[in-house]
Amino acid sequence: MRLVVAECSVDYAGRLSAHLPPARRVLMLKADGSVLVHADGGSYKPLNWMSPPCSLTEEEPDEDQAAAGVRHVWRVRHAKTDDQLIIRIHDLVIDEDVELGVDPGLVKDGVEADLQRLLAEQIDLLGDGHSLVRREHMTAIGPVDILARDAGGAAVAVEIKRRGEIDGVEQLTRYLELMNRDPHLAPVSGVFAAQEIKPQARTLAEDRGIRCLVLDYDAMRGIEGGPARLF
Amino acid sequence: MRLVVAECSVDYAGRLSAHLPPARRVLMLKADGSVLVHADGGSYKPLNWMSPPCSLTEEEPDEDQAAAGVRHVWRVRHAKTDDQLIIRIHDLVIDEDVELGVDPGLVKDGVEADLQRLLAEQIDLLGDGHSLVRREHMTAIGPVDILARDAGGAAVAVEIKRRGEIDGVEQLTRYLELMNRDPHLAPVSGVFAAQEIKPQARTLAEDRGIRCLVLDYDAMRGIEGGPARLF
DNA sequence: ACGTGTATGTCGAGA
DNA sequence: TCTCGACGTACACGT
Repeated sequence: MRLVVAECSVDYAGRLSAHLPPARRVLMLKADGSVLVHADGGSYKPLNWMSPPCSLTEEEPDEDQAAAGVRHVWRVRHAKTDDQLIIRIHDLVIDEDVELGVDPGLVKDGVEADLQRLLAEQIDLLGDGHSLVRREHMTAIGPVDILARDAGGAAVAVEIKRRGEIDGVEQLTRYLELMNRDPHLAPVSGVFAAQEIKPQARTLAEDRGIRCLVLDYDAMRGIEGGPARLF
Repeated sequence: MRLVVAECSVDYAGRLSAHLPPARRVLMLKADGSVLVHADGGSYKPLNWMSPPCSLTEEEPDEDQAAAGVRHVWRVRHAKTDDQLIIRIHDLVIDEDVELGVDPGLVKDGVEADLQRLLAEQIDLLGDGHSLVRREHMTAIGPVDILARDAGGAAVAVEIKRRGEIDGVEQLTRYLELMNRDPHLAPVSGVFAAQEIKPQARTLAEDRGIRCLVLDYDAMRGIEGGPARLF
């Protein structure tokens, strides 16, 4: 990786056009050709960037640019989409090459898959007498997270999200419409389960007769007796 | 900003838990306290990070850590959510402080707002004899991008996207359902307008009687006589 | 390669 | 402050 601090201006042309006026910024040029332009604020998103696959070429500044103090022009071209990033360097403050090697990568825990597994194991959170039919029940338009039966034996389709928003309700609605056309399954009721359910999503769900269920991940995990937190 | 290259391991605990095994990585410590951990690949997203507002504190490594070669322990705490990032430094390769100043910021052009403005100005792209009623027509569940009337005076609701996907069709469908219940407006027909419409979205839209309209941004802009591209 | 669903999404606008 | 929708979303996964 090449780490650069420079006075520079940047132009992007691709799905939109964007321009950065001259200022001092940090440039990261990664081994795969990708480039990140960072300022001293914002969060992890760069001000501007080019994602791989792409390639960087150095050009000579033309007369106008040279007169305006441009020392180097870097053109980064996306290999497939023709998106371009042009970086005009006025002043190089730091320019370091660093050898990083291949990263062993991130290990994650605690996403939707866990919620689904835990709810399948603790299926009575849906209500007394519920039983699991299966996880990832396939339908023509995709898999329903959990298919269960209630105490009376009626089918229950469960859509699980970490955060329940309006999209998830739409998704579950499509599944329910389809499943209710299947005489072997109908009538199918819906449960929208999430760690947190946004008011608009709850309103829409309940308006459509879909039950909302807020999941307490820590409690579900505690019951299961999972590994302790790292710190 | 502080730019660091270091052998380090990283742990995150917050909405999920995540761990990075020891390796050489680039750390960006921004002025607002936020931290980014980058490897030499991936795209602009860091392997791990903490977004502002947050604060960094340095701790002494305990005996076990010191024995394992840990020289420094940095703890980054989110001010509101208690998310934590712990960085254990085994080896500092580069450690530079850089003064960047406030960035003048990004200037954008060519997003959905432009499409909406241009279509409102060139409303006959919807068909001969169409007239604009208003942009951002409010309904109970949100604003419709454009409300127009066709040659016969019937209401037309337009949803505009840069890229037309299934979500946009669902959104327009909700608006149409609602608006068609209003006797002052009904019958309202729908137009789904985008620079590019995905086949599945087109199929769903047409199945629901919604017309699809592909917008040529460059042509619309050309007619308007906007500024030339930067390069 | 394309479509779908998730994300520690991030970011900006509006209430 | 919170909520919602857009994003150059990116990313993993299944077909």
